[in-house]
Amino acid sequence: MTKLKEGMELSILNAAEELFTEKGFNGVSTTEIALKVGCNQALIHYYYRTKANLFQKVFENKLRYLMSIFDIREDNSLSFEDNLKIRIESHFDAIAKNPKLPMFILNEIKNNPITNELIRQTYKDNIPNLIINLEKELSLEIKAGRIRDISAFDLMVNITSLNIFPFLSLPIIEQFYTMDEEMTKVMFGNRKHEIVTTILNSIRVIKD
Amino acid sequence: MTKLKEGMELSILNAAEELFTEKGFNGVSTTEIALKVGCNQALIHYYYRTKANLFQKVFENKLRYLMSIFDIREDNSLSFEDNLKIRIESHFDAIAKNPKLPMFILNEIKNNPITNELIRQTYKDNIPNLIINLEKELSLEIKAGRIRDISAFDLMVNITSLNIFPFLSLPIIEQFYTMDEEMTKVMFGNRKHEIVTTILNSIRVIKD
DNA sequence: GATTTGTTTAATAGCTCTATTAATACCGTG
DNA sequence: CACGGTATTAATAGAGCTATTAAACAAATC
Repeated sequence: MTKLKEGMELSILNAAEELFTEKGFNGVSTTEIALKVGCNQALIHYYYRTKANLFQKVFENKLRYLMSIFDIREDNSLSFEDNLKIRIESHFDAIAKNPKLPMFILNEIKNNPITNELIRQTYKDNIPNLIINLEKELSLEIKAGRIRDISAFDLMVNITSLNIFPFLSLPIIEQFYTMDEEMTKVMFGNRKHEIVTTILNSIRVIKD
Repeated sequence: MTKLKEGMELSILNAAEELFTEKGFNGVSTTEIALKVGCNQALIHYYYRTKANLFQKVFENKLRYLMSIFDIREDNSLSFEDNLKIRIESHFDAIAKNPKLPMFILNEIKNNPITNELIRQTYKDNIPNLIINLEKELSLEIKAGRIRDISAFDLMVNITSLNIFPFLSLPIIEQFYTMDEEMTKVMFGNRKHEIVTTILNSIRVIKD
């Protein structure tokens, strides 16, 4: 498991990233990280001084990645619906590729409110802008009678809820439905499509 | 903070419940529990022998409560839609009353897979029955052309996702949207209604 | 009131964890 | 090769945690 001498600092960061995202800050000891890297425990401190310091570096990386997920450029040649579909799907794909990420972030925010400042800085402008833009698009569509009245906030919360929560609750879902891993895959194979259908349907104009 | 002598055992359980749900198993020490109760640390062990033992009692209680949330009797005089609406709303209310519960359960399941057996036992029949019943109702509605084709699994996942995830992500939402507590309340005031609309709309028959 | 039983406390053993320090191994350069 | 800096290790201090034990205290019983 030992890496090139050159890469020791990075090896430690990578091992820490894997372990921290899996078990959280309190669930991992510097000894465990050292064991995974295949080096002496003191070396962790040599490169990163404190465990908290190392953790923060990992957390920042994850947070940056999380932000990049929302960063999707718009295709003006497409309809609002088609654009929305693309956004939902790429968000879903990004989460599916990192299923442990949401739990990690939510957890550490809860346990360590100090990270809040970090979040505020990382997301400073991007998310508000995203919301403002979505709000504009929505109001156009609503005025044109193409979708029902809904706020950008609610739509965003709906999408992120549907995309993320199933991954968070996977362990409990498997127990509820007494599914094995194979069955889970089959069930989940259809989720992305189902979510798109649900969202697009849910914003249709209601005709009684 | 000291309770009646009689109630010491229960006082410990209550304090433990509060602390464990807040910070998880690893985040709480027996010393901290004792401090909250206002008793000696050894007393925790006198009544519950081990920390893990005490935790398990707390976890079982929470799990039982969580199960009871899904346990809603059907009103046969109402339409499928109206029944569904009631089920969504009462599920939402139950979560809203215990906003920290979902995080606690998901977390401890992840950290401590031993709890899986406990879950399987607690949910043994209830959830599968619930799913089977829902499946039956759905297929009737679908055949009658009153709703679009959707599986009980997907519908359940949609509802739980929309109801639970916003509470999980509250801390991060507040950062994203730079909201204060007051604003959060306003935003959330409408959520329950929005979720019902979203779900009922999402299962409508699609007419192109 | 002495004795027994149950409750609570103080003290501490034993463990694990973080962080530091001093010593050692490694490697390039003069 | 010798020197000097960098990387790595072994050893350990110091703190916190769980669990145990023995002693102190309270209450009930005879």
